[in-house]
Amino acid sequence: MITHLQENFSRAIQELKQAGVIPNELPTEVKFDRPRQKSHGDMATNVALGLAKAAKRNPRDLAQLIIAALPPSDRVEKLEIAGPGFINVFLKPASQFEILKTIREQAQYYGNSDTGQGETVLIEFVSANPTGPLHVGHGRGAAYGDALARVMRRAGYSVQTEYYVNDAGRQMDILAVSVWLRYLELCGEKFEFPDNCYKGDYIWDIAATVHREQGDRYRHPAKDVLQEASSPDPEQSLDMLTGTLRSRLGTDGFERFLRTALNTLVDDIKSDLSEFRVEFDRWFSEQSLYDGKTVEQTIDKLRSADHIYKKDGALWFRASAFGDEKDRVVVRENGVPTYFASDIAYHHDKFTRGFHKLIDVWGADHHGYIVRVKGTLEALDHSPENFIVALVQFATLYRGGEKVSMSTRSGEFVTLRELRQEVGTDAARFFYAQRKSDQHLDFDLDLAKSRSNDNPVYYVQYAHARVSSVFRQAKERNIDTSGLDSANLDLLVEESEKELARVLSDFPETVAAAARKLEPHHIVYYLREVANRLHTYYNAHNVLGAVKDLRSARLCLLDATRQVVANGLDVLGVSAPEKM
RNA sequence: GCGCCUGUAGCUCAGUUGGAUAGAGUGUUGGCCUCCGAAGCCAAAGGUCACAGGUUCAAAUCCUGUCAGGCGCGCCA
Repeated sequence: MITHLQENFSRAIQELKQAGVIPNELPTEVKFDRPRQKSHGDMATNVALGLAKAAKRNPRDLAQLIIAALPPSDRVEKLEIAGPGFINVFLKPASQFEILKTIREQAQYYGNSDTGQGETVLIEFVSANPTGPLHVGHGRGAAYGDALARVMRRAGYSVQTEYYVNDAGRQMDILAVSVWLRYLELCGEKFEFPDNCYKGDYIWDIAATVHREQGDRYRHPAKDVLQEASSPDPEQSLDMLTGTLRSRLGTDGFERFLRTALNTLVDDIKSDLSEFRVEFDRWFSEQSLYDGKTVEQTIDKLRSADHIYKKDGALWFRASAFGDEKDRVVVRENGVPTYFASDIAYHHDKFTRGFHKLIDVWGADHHGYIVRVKGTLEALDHSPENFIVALVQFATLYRGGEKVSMSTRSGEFVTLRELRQEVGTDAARFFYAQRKSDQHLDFDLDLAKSRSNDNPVYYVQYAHARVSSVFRQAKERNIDTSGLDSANLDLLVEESEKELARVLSDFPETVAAAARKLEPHHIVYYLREVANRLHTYYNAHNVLGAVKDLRSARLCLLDATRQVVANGLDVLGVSAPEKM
């Protein structure tokens, strides 16, 4: 409908250009929006206001000329010039319900469009270090990233999703050491567990696995071990502990602890996300960038282009040449690459795989890192504007009106799994999706798990269940619902029917806009409106009790509504129940 | 100190990238089931869009400044 109007208005403007009324260099695109007030018609445009100055005419006169130049349309009832020069369009009733047939034809594909024109996009999200279970902060990133992928796919982008597994570097060493120390405790060694090791209970579980399979094979006197690695600097002593682990157990022993921990944790994260209805196309290993020499080659490439230099024994990237505050270390004095090094290689690799656009979903606390990475991409001759970072703020949980305190360091955080178990996947995903991702989110646990009318998740799901129920009722009453395609939609004359159909016709546009802006939260607000229109209508008018032809038309409307609600919930990864 | 983000109804937040009388949920008040699902609907009340300037036919939206809050400024990730 909108495109129909846009085409007609563009033609009118073309014509006025040829007539010399409007200068040629001005755009011919016409934007329509939905007026808040019914008296302003079904659609409205401000083109005349925008072009008036350049055309040296007053807006209302120009609007008049545009209307006069408009090709005839059988869908338009009348046109009005209003206010300072808006053109309000009133549509013929019949054309407003055409959409119902389209929806029922396209079914689960209704809302899809070719806005993205097949552009290849790689969305990387969550990517939490495999050093422990996911917490509620990661949950938000997961909900956002997945909804973004879904909405962009519907909008015609060619999307792939990826989880970057940080399975290399010092964090992994610390993980292996942590498991080994817990293992020693299981063997009966007594000592004080270091503060800077991972202390979560899951470390015990992993240690127990090794102990069960290998017995005391890797046992060494704790006293000797800790003495070997004693240093006034706890961080340094941790690194020394890594050295001890390697030298005493050999590469095989070290690998056993590391692999067991890594596999256990990655598997745990995978199943956690899967139960959260988040699936990735690929799990990308950081270590593979080292094994395949990608890190080395990428750094060499930067070095040969003089973007990297040596200072104080370390290798530095000239980030300041790309707008960063200072240059950044890529390889440490001790020869160990920083996280930044593999990140450069990773993003370079993403572009060389052929993706046109990269979207990274990061925690908002990493925003200082963006300029740096963008800089390396520019240095590697990629377009930095095709690298987009979507920042996700952390969520604060509330229970009983009180903030739930969380601290990653002490291991006292609420895990995503706990959240799912407490409120359920539907509520969790819906609540996460409700807010713009770069805004703080107050997550009210009591509200999310309440099975009451306060809960916004149920409000939308209820609309779906309610319509489903009508069709169940129809079946019980032996009402034939197979011929709805030929229903006479002219019988739909109620204002609330018109409004419901109109909202339904907005869905593709809403999806496209959400995808363009990387803001899936618009779907939540849209669904609330659809649900509200449905409930309002349903409350005021009887469907199954109406006479046959009217009943068919109304069932057609309800079925289309159900479809749109289901499609919208699908974008958010929330189920559309037939019964509640 | 510098950089990024935010300030909209009592509370939690939307606001289609500059449009017409700023919206929703929740809370408060009052109505609506003899009838397809009341987990619903309707109505009322609630606002100096932080503040002050500027840009123009038009500003919650854009530019400048002030105030307030959050985050970041490692050879951590």
